[in-house]
Amino acid sequence: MPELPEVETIKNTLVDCVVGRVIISVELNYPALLKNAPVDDFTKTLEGKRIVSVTRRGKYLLFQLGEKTGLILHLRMTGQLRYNRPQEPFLKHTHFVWHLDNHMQLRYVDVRKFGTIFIGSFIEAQKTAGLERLGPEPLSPCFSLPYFVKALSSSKRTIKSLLLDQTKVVGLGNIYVDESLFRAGIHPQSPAAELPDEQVRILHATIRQVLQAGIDRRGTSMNDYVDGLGRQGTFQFELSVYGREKEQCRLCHTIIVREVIAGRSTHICTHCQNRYGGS
DNA sequence: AATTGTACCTGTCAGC
DNA sequence: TGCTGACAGGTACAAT
Repeated sequence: MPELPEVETIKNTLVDCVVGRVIISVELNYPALLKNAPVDDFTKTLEGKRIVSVTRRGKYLLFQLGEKTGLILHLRMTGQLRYNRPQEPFLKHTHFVWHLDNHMQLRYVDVRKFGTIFIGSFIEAQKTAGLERLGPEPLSPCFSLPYFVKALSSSKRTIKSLLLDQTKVVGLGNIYVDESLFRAGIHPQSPAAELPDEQVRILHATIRQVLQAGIDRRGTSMNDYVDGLGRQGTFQFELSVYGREKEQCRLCHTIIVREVIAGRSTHICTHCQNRYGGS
């Protein structure tokens, strides 16, 4: 579910409502969520701590708790964080609850239970969660055109596979990759190294534009995604190819097709998207 | 090194 | 209506 625009939107809602709050008590209903510490640690580590900051790195959410404690959360496919009043009914699949000092609750809901949590010192938790291996933030200056050119030219993979690789650039998932490649006019099966320079330049700019548009629309609510206050995003109404199999391309009216590329369901307008290089 | 398959889970939807 | 199988936005790991 959540890719960069969704996680960014969740983070922004949480910054507004939980930063500065103290965690009074904690309930953990699904201990397997916790990847690097026993249940007791989760409770003992969090209780009494102030939420100093909530930030995002790639698709991860980072909570700084107290002076030096960190909690790193990845929502994977169906994770949701919800800021609730205590009297609001509990959704099925609620796996943890933080009781905050303003009598509100932060609840984690995850139907498929793929979400992961790491806790420890702020620095150590980031290492354990694997954040060191992540590539640059696509909306930061680190994601420069020269960097992107180099990342593509040194790869034998398809462009779709490369864009999904979080060590090359973070934050893109299936939806935003398909949308970016459509808008850049590139067939997802094109070998990354064989894209013409001009196409690489266009794709680089397009990735930023699509992600920024996703953030501006507060994310894509195709299925489960809602922000920290339970609100849907609206980018699903602006999708060109993702989820539009058998519908007409908005530009040329060609029927959008879906095929498996890089092991993922991939949506393509074969008229608007050129296949560069390779077979 | 890169790709493919598998695993982690539950819900939904298409097809029979 | 009910059953079954395919499939779902992510990532890690093993095998090839």
